[in-house]
Amino acid sequence: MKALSQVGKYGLRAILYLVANPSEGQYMSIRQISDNLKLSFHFITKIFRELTEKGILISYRGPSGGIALAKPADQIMLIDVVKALEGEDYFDKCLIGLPHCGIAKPCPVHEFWKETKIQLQKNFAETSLATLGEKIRTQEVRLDE
Amino acid sequence: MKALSQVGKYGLRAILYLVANPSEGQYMSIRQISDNLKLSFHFITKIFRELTEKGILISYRGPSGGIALAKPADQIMLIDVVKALEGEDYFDKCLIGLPHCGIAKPCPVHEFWKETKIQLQKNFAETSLATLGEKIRTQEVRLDE
DNA sequence: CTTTATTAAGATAAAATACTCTTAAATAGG
DNA sequence: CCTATTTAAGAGTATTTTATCTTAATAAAG
Repeated sequence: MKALSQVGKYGLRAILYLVANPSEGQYMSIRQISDNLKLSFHFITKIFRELTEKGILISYRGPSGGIALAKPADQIMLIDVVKALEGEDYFDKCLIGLPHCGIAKPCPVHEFWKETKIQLQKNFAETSLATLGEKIRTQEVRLDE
Repeated sequence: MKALSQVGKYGLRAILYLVANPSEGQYMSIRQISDNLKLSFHFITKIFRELTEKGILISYRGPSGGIALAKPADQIMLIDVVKALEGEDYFDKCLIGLPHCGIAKPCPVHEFWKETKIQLQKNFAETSLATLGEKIRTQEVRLDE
């Protein structure tokens, strides 16, 4: 089950690297992130540009420039990042692609899928980047390999 | 959240049309399915060929030929069809694409994703095509629009 | 003012996915 | 045997996604 595009996967990994390695009032360079995670610098740059446009990140050009979170990490929920990367309608899609699938005209797998989406959405909405950053820092979870 | 490719979406819809319109010992033509669901005949034909190779369907060429389920509908679980369409490793993927993500080296969203996958997998494993066909026939759920 | 480090922007290329078309093979029925 | 109907097979095309490359803009520091 592939629930995220490459943009979503790389974008999430990159932003999680950022929150896991906070640098007090400074910007982190995209090069550092892409090198450490072994992801394409240009691809990550493009993804971050979108996240900057959407107000998740702020960026600064020039020496010692880079990107940073637009808000404190405890005020950005995982769901905000996922929706910014994959689209605001991320949790609104019918599994088998029926455009009018919903309570009035449910598709044959509507209930299963709804249950699944609600569960994931809840988890994402309750989890902040700060929480995930802390988990990575304490090595409870990993971001490489 | 797009969990199925077009092949998966169309394939599922097509096979659900088949189980919802059973025709006692006869084959159903692919043309009837593609016309009714307004899907590409050639595309569905290709998808069905794969499902035939994988033992989900049987096919018969010539006049009054078509396709049929290889087993009674109550002996084919939704999960069998989904895995045939999307790959046997459908439920084994890390959300953010880390190749070694697992119990030993969990990624930051491993637990959420695992929970989500298990729930959907359970629902799919417990649901037979017969059950879904019956739901469609009684118009409890819909397959068009 | 010049150099260097950095992101922004967009063009381009490559790869994967989605879809279409053509021809072949099988089989029923006249 | 001939024709019509149907799936099989695979080539071909289109679209989308993924990734790369080039140039511009910004800003720090000497």
